[in-house]
Amino acid sequence: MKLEHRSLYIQVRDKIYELINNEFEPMQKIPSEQKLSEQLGVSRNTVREAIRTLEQEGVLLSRHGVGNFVIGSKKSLKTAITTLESSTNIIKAHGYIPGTKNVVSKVIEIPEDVKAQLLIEDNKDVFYIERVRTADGEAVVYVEDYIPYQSGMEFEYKETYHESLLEFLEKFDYKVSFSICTLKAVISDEKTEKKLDLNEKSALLLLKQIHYSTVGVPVLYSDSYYLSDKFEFNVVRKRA
Amino acid sequence: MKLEHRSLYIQVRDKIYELINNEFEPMQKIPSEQKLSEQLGVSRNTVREAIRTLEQEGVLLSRHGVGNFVIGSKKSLKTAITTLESSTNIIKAHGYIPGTKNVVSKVIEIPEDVKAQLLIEDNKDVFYIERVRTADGEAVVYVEDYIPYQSGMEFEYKETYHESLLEFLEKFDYKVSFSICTLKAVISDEKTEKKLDLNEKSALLLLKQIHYSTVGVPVLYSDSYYLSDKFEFNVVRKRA
DNA sequence: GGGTATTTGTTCGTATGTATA
DNA sequence: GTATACATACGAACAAATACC
Repeated sequence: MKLEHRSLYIQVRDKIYELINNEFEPMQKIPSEQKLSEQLGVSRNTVREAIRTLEQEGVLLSRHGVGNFVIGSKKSLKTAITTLESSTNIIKAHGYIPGTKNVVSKVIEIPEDVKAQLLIEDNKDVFYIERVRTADGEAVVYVEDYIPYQSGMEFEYKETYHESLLEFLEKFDYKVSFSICTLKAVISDEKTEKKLDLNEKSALLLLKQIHYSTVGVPVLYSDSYYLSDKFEFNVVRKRA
Repeated sequence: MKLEHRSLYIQVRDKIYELINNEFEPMQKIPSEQKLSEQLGVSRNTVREAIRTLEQEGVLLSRHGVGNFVIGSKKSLKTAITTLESSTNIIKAHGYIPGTKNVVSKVIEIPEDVKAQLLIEDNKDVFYIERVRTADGEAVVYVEDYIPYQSGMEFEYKETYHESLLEFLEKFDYKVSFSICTLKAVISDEKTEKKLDLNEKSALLLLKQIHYSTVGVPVLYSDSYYLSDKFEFNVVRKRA
C-alpha cells in the first residue's frame, strides 16, 4: 500500500551519507562494515550494497583489507552533478535565495529535435514551460521544459509549481527517477542574453537532459542555461 | 603476489557490461540475477554488487520483482564524464585520431593558486607541462598540468609520454586513482585562442581537476580547455 | 479478484584472502 | 612472524513486488 517504498540499501546509503556529512572529513576512514551493520541494524550485505553505491557516486573509496574512506569534500558533495536536484536546491547550495520569473507555459506541437529525445509519435503535443530562475533576485538560470502532454496540464500548472516541476509531474503520474544529461559550454545568444539580463557575451553551461520515470519512460526533456561565473558543478571521476 | 588483483564483483561488472554492449539494446531486460550467477559461476551476492555499480553508473535500472533493464545509450556510455579517461581516449571516443603538439615542460615554483589544490608547502617546486591535443590534426583541447616535483622528472619526460601522462606519473610512484573535477564554461581569451588556433571568441568547457593517488594524496592538478562544439560529456543524474 | 511463478530485495552464517601493526 | 581487524566471497533461505493466467 505504501506508494513509496525505498529499498533498504538506499536508506542505508542515506544514513551513511548523513554520517559522512556530519562526522567525517575527507580522507578519513569510516567505521567498518561490521560495525555499521550492527549500528544500523541491517545485514552486512546490505551495508556493502550501500557502500558500492556511495563508492560509485564518488563519495567513498574502498581499500581492500583496510577500510572505506571519504573522498569527496563537503563542497563537492553539495554541488555534485551526479545528483539530480531542482534548480531551486542548486541555487540554495550555492548560498543564494532562489526565485522564479518570466514564466511562460503553453501547449505546442512537439518540435522536431525534441521528438527524438522523448520517443513520442508525430502530431503529439507537448506542454512547454520556460522559466528564469533567480539567485538573490538576479537572473542566473534559463530553463526550457518539454513534457508529453496530458489533458488538463495547462490548467493545473499554477504558481505553486513554478519552483518544483518534479512535483507537478507527479500529479500526472510522471515520477522522475533519473536523467541522462549532456554537458556543453555555449556563448550567450540574443535570446539567452535577453532572458538572463546580460549586456555582453557570456559563457553559459548548458545541461541538455532527458528525464526518465522509474519504469524507464522519458517524461521530460529540458535545456538549462547556467551562468557559469556564478555556478559550478563538481564530479568525481574514477579510473576504469 | 599478483600486482593487479581486481575484485571479483568488478570483473563480473565488466562481463555484464560486455554482455550489454554485445547482445542487448536500451530498455531491454537482461537475464535474471539467478541465471547470471549460474552462468558466470559466482554467487548471486556478487552479481548483485556488480549490478549495483552498473546501476549507479547509469547503465542499468533495477525494478523490484521485475528485472534489471538497460538504460544508457552506447554513446552516452562512451563519453561518461564520471570515468576518468585520458584526453587521448576521449578524443578517440568521439571518433577522431588523437595527436599532440606545442608541448612545453619545465620545473617552476608552485603558483599560489595551485598550492592550495595540491596541499604542498611553500617554496616547493612543481613540474609543469602544457600541451595542445589534436583531433584529426585540429587543435581541440589545451591542457596545463602541475605535478609535485621529484628530481629527474624533467629528464624522464620524453616524447613517449606526451600522450599518456598517467603512465609517466606511475614511473614516480604517483598512481592516479580518481580526480575531483570542477566544471565551468568559459569564453576563450587571448592565450587559449592562440593555443587552439581560434580566430573568434568560442565557448570552452573547462575541467579543473585535482587527481589523487590510491591513498588519497594529490599528485596532479590540471586545467583542461575543451572546444565545446566538438566535444560533449554525458552524466547520469539520479534523484537523491 | 485470487493464485502462482518469477524476480529482486534482505538476512544470516561461515569461510577466505589481505593489509597493518 | 604472528595476531588482528577488515574486506571479500559463498550458499541458502525467506520476504516483498510484480506479472500472468
